[in-house]
Amino acid sequence: MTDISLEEIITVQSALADSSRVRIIRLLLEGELCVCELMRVLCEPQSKVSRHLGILKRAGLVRCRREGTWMHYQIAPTLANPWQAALQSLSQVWDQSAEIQADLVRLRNATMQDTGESVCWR
Amino acid sequence: MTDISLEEIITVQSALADSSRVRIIRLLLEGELCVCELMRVLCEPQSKVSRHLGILKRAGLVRCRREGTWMHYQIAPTLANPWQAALQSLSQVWDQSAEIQADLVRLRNATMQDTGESVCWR
DNA sequence: AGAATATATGCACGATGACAGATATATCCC
DNA sequence: GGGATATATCTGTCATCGTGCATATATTCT
Repeated sequence: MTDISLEEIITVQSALADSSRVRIIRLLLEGELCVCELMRVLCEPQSKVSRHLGILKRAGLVRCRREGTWMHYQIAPTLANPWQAALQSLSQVWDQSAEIQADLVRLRNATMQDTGESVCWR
Repeated sequence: MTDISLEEIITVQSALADSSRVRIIRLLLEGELCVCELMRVLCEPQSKVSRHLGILKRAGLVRCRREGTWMHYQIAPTLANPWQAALQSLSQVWDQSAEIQADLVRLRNATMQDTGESVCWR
């Protein structure tokens, strides 16, 4: 019953205390994405996206899978149930923000039928 | 529908990215408490408790009420519904930690019938 | 007014965190 | 092997954060 340390909890919650990382997690709740897709939707430079993904991974929130040169990220399927539920609850809050909604729109446009340069690029 | 800024969200989630503040929030989920009660249950010095309460207050998570020299804190009743739900979900995670459970035990001992020095003191 | 209690805040310092830009690593294709 | 693409990491810099200690503020009581 008492199997998680407060320190681990804070590691996860610190990972959720940054806007780039919240945006990433929210997008990954829609499904698996690779780094370059995240870059395009977030309109953020590669090193920034990759670094934040590393933090999320070390916190145990996401896992990655290599496919050729692409690295695909998803919400960790092994994530404990209470955390999954907490992410769902938090996403109810996040979805009330215009920035998050804009990301979701860009994501849908980008995945609809890859219209080339339909999403911003940096 | 899109009425919260991502910045506000991060302010709240940053407030939840510290162990002292998570412990405080968890205790306040049990009901209103004053600073000296928190000090005793957390076994933390006054300035530390007070400073963290200030951060939680500025984030909008708690509100306070003066009663004589005592300052009583509680989870902000005006807190938006999605946040209330998120706190409930998160507390499901928190409660799996031994540190949080120990706090809850000290809280119940302290409020049972004020047995004087039953809780630690620093 | 003065003493005692409860709480908040200013200051200094060490630790951590986010960032841009450059560079390193990994994979694929020729 | 070499070139191209995708991703990760290193480096230095600047800002923010958590903390202890001292001090300030607020309230009550005498």
